[in-house]
Amino acid sequence: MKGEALKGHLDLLLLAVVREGPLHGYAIIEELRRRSGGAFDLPEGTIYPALHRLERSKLLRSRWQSVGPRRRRRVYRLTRHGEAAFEEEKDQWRSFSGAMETVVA
Amino acid sequence: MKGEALKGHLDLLLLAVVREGPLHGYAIIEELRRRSGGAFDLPEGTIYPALHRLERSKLLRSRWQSVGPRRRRRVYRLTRHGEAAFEEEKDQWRSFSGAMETVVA
DNA sequence: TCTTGACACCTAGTTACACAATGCCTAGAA
DNA sequence: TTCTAGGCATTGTGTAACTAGGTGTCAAGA
Repeated sequence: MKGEALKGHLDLLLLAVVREGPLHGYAIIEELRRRSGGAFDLPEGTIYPALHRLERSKLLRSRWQSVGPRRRRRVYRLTRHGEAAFEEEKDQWRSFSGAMETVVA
Repeated sequence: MKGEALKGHLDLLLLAVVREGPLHGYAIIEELRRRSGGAFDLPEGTIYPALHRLERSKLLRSRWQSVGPRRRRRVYRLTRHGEAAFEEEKDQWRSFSGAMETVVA
């Protein structure tokens, strides 16, 4: 998958995945890879800042979950805002990709 | 249309439009607006640098055309390289948008 | 005549953002 | 013990679209 293709669409992907149920960062990466059939194989350096950004803008909420005695992970879930944003971004994606198709076709 | 949505896909749009026949910058903007039903209404500051970039990388070629006594426009046409790049970028777009759909759906 | 708006091109600076590189720590397997 | 994978994080960088200007031609109308 080419580098910059994602730009501006990563948030939608993250919202889509987290929407199915609370997940931590690492699991989000795996789920994204799985669901896309390997097309989206994103490095942590892409995911974590994006998750922080989404949390800052209240579309995601996180809490620490401990796993084992000392280990923690940050589990993200969608907020109500996030749910709405997902729907909206999905619509925007659809109209964008529709427009792309009419031009490219 | 949201800001960063285009990122990484502008080249494909430009190649697609110029491919139908030689066009100058201004006409490309109009054609893009027309073909997309208004969705892509791009400022000159986006188009011209992109055209220059595509010409530098040999996907487009340009020549000056005079229109009227003093007026000039730069007319772009696709090179063979550009034709190949178009096909390739189109494939990449299709697989990208397919992957997006499977994740978002 | 003067202005307005369409036509036509150009560029410097800013910003957003994905990504590469790297590091730290834990836990279980070899 | 050492290695590997899991898990989280930060920093720096490059790309590229956009903002905000600028130059100039030309026709129509006030």
